[in-house]
Order: sequence, then structure tokens, then C-alpha cells
Amino acid sequence: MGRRKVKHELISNESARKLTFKKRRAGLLKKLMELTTLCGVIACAIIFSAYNSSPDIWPSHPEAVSVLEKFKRLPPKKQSKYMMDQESFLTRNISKLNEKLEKQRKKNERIELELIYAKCITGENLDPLNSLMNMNDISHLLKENLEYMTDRIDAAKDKIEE
Amino acid sequence: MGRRKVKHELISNESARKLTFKKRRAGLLKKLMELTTLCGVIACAIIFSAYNSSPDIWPSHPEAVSVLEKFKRLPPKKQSKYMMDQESFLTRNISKLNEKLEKQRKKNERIELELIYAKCITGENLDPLNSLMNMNDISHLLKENLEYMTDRIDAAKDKIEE
DNA sequence: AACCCTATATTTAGGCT
DNA sequence: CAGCCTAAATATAGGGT
Repeated sequence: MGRRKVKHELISNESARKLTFKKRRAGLLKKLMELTTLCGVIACAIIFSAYNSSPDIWPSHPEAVSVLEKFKRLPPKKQSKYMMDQESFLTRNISKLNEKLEKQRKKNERIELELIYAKCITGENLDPLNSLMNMNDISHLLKENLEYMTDRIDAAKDKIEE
Repeated sequence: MGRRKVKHELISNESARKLTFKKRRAGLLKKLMELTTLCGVIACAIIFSAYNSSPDIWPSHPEAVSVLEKFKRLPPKKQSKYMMDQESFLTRNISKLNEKLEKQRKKNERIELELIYAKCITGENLDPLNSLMNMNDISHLLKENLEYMTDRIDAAKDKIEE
């Protein structure tokens, strides 16, 4: 998509790589936005570059993925038979774990929401993953305060402009 | 990018919308993959369409974003002054909240990891957000079991082929 | 619906300022 | 570096099957 075709591999020149990153990130986000508006879907991209920071995983665990893919490719009967042998994993009752987890989650849910919300308000950068996880839940908090905030901001702006 | 220029709005025809969705999703993911390889970054996209399921938020909360953006656009001094007035949010000590949260997190971390891992193994669909949040942490679990799994799968395949 | 096809829209690599 | 430019590469809308 440019003067030359580019090899599908890491761009060795660092400044060129950074430039390409910036351009392509913009393109990607534009396309993402288009996708959401054209198709009425909700989508997001999370990009962790050296320019920011952050841990991330998918799609960087090809081993894990390939193992799981291999497993899924097995015929269902053999798969379940095979699974039954896997005592170490499969004697764990998923619904039990879910219950236990749910209880724990309720405990820290409120703390997380307060924290993220506080960070939003102070303008601190959010961990994109955390914010994604919680944005949904804090939406009601935001709505509660939306009007208040807006008024305050407008008031502040008026003062600044004086 | 096609026979016609398309309006930047929801495609009204449902089947056309679905088709566009599929095409553009593929394009987006290709571009995402290119970005990661060309620029050596880790990135992911999460797309929740009606065709799958799932809750998600960003970038679907323009109100929240616009409020925060407005706030950030204020000059720093006025911003902090303004913030100081916001007792309801800003008297919350973020580091205190962080400590509290960290303790809670440790408690359910292990449960979450076990649950997600179990789901991976059984082939159950993962909530993409959860898996993203935890894939990093479970990578060591996966590695612990990678060789074992691989051997078992290969053995299973051999039996199937017999 | 899921593929092909291809004219056209869009992105972008590299160069320049 | 951040823009701007434009030739070339890519994505894709609409159509056909």
C-alpha cells in the first residue's frame, strides 16, 4: 500500500518502524471506527507498543493457542474420552469454581470501580484492559455524575475565559 | 474501497451489513496482524457482534469520553484547582484503594486462573476480556502442562488414525 | 449463504519540506 | 520529528454464481 511492497516481517529500521506504527495504528483505529458505525457492532483494539507500556498476551502465545487448537480438532468422542483422562484439570468442577469466583468478585468489584473512576476523574492514564473490564460497570456511576461534571466543567471554562 | 463510496453510517440492509461486517472484520484482523509483525508490538481487537455475544464498552460511551476529554482540555492549574473542589471523588486516596484492591485480587486470582484454564482445556468458549486479562498469568500454567498436553494429543491422534 | 471477480475507494511507503 | 504528497499496494462494494 505504498511506493513499495513491504515484507511481512519486523521493520528493522527503528525510526521507519515507529513511523509505520503510527500510520498503521491510525489506519487501524479508523477502520475499527468504521466497522462499528457501518455494522452497528461494538469493538475495540488494544495495542501495546514500546511507546506506551503494558502487558498483553493474545496473540503472543502461539504455543498455547496451537495446543488448544490441536485439541479442538480432535473428533468430539475422542476428545471427551481424552478429557476424562485428564484428572488434573477436569475433576475441577467448573460451576463450583464459578460460584467461588463470583463471591470473591463481588468483594472487589466496588473497590475496582471506585479506583478506576477516581483515576478517570484525576486524568491518570488507565490500564486499557482494566478500563475495558470495568467501563461497563462504571457507566452508571458516570451517568450519575455526568450532569454535575458537565456543569462544573462549563463553569470552569467560563472562568478561564474571563 | 469498492464499487461505490459508502456513507459513514449504519448499513440499513441487514444482510449487506452482515456481509460488510465479515469482510471488514477480516480486513481489520489482517491489518492488526500486520501491525504486530511489522512493528513488533502486541495488539488485539475485541469485536462483539450480534453474531457472537458479549458485553463491551469502549468506544460506545461517548458521553463518558467526552466528559473526560473536556476535563483534560482544561489548563492544568485550573484542572487541579477544579479537582480539589471535587471532594466526592478526590478525597479518595488512590494508593489506599490500590492496596485494598491488591489484597482482594490475590484472593481470587488463583480461582480465576484455574477457571479459565479449565475452560480452555475443555474447549469452552472464553470470554475474550477475561482471557485477555488472565492469559498472561496463566501462561506459566500452560507452559507447565504444554509438553504433557502435546504428548497426550499426539497419542490420541495416533489412536484415532489407527 | 458462501465464494469469486474487479472497478473503484482507501491506505500507505517513501520522499520531501 | 510532524506534515504533506503521490505512486503503488490493498481493501472492498456491488455483482455474479
